[in-house]
Amino acid sequence: MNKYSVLNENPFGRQKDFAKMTGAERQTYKKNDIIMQFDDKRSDIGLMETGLSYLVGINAAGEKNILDYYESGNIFGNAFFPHKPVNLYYVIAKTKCTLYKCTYDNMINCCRDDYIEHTKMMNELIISSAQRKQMHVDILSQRTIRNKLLTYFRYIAKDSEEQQIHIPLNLSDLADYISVDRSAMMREIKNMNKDGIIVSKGQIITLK
Amino acid sequence: MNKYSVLNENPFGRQKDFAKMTGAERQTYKKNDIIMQFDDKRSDIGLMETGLSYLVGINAAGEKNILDYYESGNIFGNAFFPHKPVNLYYVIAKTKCTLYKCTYDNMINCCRDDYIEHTKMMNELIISSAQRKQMHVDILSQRTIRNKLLTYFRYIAKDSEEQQIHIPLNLSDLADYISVDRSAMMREIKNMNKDGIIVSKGQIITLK
DNA sequence: ATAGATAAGTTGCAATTGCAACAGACAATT
DNA sequence: AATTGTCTGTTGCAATTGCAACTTATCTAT
Repeated sequence: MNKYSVLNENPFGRQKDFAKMTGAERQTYKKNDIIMQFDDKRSDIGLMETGLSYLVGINAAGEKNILDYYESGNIFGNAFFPHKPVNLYYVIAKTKCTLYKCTYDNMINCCRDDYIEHTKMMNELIISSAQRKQMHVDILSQRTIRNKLLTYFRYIAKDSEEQQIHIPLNLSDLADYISVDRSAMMREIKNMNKDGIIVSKGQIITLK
Repeated sequence: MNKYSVLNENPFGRQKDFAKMTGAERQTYKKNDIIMQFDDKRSDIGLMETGLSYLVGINAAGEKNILDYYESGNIFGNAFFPHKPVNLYYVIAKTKCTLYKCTYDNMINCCRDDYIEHTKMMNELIISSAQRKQMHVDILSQRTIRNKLLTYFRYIAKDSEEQQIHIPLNLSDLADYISVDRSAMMREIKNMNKDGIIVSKGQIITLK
């Protein structure tokens, strides 16, 4: 077991510790609010407390993609973007959201006294972001819709429990996240049910 | 400009500083050597000095994908992987490589005296990894081969210089990296030349 | 220098996937 | 309770993409 993996963790008080260490401000957004835009020069960091938000990218043709999604404990920000991104990006509230926001500088340069705890926590947070992207790349690099879905499901499934999973995204948005056409994905889910690989009803899926 | 972006940077002495701070060991690998395997419990960190290496993932069907590639200054390691990866992964030397290796613990917990420099450097390194994955996700989430290629090219192109770029991967491996069939990619490159969007010869591409 | 291996480039054909356009279910709001 | 909007689920058809099978070019090592 990789002890640095925080993908499925949400340690109690993590957001509160974050706020105390960085001076982050607690904010509330309602559904469809823009939480953060990445076309400006500022480099804020957001840490989700409750709700669900999307990182959306828009390419030159105006096509939107869900590039990442954030739930309680997930971190996001311009700092995790390459210099000179080629598309437009923003984080939007899918549901009502509460989160903590601070500047990247505050996150990195603070808390001289308890710097060990601070450093460990910051690294955990930053690495969790990299881990999420690695998972996403792993999904997207699968060549068929079926393998994209299976890879995603296996990541979501926790090993110790039964193989029934609840997908945090609705099926329309899941199709977007794995970057395939929604109707084609629905067709493939139907085929997977027919082939006995999964049993699914909406966002509830049981792996066989 | 995002001052935390290190995608295209390779600060002089970065690897040497890394080694000094972490006690990392310098290693040499020849072409096709396995540099690191992610199926074990250890959590080593690698920092490339020279050469080119690939992060390769193999799914249950035995299909291989190039999930990432590492050149001078790039960092990689198990720590950037989600817990319980669903496929097999290894880092393999595409060319002769030199790199520095240390444990993740050594990278994170060392150098109390100059911890500010250390913290800044470690964060820069970790974030560069997240940035690379963000770029990759951005590429993979494009729905057509043409848009995958254009997104990749625009990331590679440096803004201040002319729009001629040299791709570090050969075309076979590029197809793998953007997760499309090689012959289909070649066909699309031909079409893009025909349409006047690019002028290309092998790995040398000029954006129009 | 030559052979062997690796990579670039091409094309026909098949298959998956995307697109469009539906109907029906469900949720939210007045 | 009715209306509006969002989401699920389905299918025919078209188009992109993948696969297979080549040839030619380039690199590598003996």
